[in-house]
Amino acid sequence: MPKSKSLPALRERDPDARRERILAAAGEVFAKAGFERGSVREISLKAQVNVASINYYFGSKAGLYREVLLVSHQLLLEQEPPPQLTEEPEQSLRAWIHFCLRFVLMKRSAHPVLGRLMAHEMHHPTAALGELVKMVIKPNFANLVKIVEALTKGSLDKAQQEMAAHQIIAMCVHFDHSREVIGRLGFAVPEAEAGIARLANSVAEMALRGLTSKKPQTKKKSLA
Amino acid sequence: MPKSKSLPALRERDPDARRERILAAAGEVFAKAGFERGSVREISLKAQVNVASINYYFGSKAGLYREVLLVSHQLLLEQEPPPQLTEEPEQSLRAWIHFCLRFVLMKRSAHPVLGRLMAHEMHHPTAALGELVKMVIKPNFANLVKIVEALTKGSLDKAQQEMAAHQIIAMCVHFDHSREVIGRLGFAVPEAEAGIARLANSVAEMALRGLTSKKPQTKKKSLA
DNA sequence: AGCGTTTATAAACAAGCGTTTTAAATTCAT
DNA sequence: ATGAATTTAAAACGCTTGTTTATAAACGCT
Repeated sequence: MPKSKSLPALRERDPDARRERILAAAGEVFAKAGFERGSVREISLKAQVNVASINYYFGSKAGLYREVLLVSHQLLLEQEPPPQLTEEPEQSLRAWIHFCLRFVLMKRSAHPVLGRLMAHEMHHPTAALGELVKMVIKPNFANLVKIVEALTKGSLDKAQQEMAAHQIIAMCVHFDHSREVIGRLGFAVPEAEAGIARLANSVAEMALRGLTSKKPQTKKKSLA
Repeated sequence: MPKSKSLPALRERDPDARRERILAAAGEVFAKAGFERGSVREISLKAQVNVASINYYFGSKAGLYREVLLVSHQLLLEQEPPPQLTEEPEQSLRAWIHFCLRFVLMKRSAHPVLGRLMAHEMHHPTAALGELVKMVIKPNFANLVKIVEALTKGSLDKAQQEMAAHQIIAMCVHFDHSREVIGRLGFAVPEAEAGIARLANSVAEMALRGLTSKKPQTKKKSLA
């Protein structure tokens, strides 16, 4: 299928460019509002494209969403490979937390809103969640669990390690998920490198101390 | 305004009962779907009431939502007063975390779904968020900060204390907010007392160690 | 040129939403 | 009992949603 980009048609009629425009616009809209709240009409308006084009190119709104969600994650994970467990578990954990916070908080130039896509998906799952979990979430979670395992070898069993991993993830995603409330409580959620690094440091401190310091004492809990 | 409950009308016509039925149904629907996604028609169906009754009694969908959100929180906070800082800061923190997790996770008989209401409000704020923050969130956050302050006096400044408080809240609300994904990663989010207490213990352990153990060393971070 | 396919658009469709209207019941006060 | 006020209910309104249909324009090809 030969392209005729060389001679510019009077009326714009480059399918690839239109497809890209739709994807970009959908990325913004879905990131802002999630799948259900994001409307195809707003997307078509932003992409300067007729509404019907969306169904023409992507079959349905759900098809477009799936494409946006998955390819954008693939792209980012290729550009910024997630940190693995190295010989220095402490540094690995710091790197993992920093990576996660960057992923979730940072306003990227390439894809300014990727974290929000996943946030919506986590809070309001769609049919695409399964693929996202398998492709992105599960592997990264497994990496984190390996790091935690290396840091707590012996002192925590598998279930406790996973629970701790969830707690660490909690401290990362919370600042995105509850951004509005956190802001109203007087805390400015960082969006740039410096602030994110500072937050990552604080989270890593708590995680490292919480994981590695000796168990204070296994005293009986006195329920109030 | 005299009530005529003594003689039961052939057709049910007790305004108070209807109002209560609407409130209960709205609680379920809004907790499940949030404000926007919850429809007045579903509520009217569940309450066995005409759609117009909702506007008759509450003015609008937003008015009904505000009523549901605020009075249900008031009721719960009267029944279960939130923990304050006592002479034993460690126990106070444990109690606070346990309270927060119960609030967020537990399926109550009185109001089975209260935590979900706030979760939706945090993730997708409505006009009622302001009141909720002022009434419920801000005071409880202030309590937590006081506890953290007592535990870290001297070693952390005010801003660091607040950041730590947010991290502790994160570990509590995450298990509700990201319930679906956490489930798919193989972790069963507890809904009953025993499991919640166990989770609260784990969170408290990490928080306490993270807050109170000495700073390991303020080494320069080596960014990957 | 002309034919067939691909692509683009406008318009219509069916369904759902919150709300309002209209009108019929029921209750209350006189 | 009769008239006014309150409460219920059905229907319609106006709007937005995702999708489909019908039509027209632009292209590749012979």
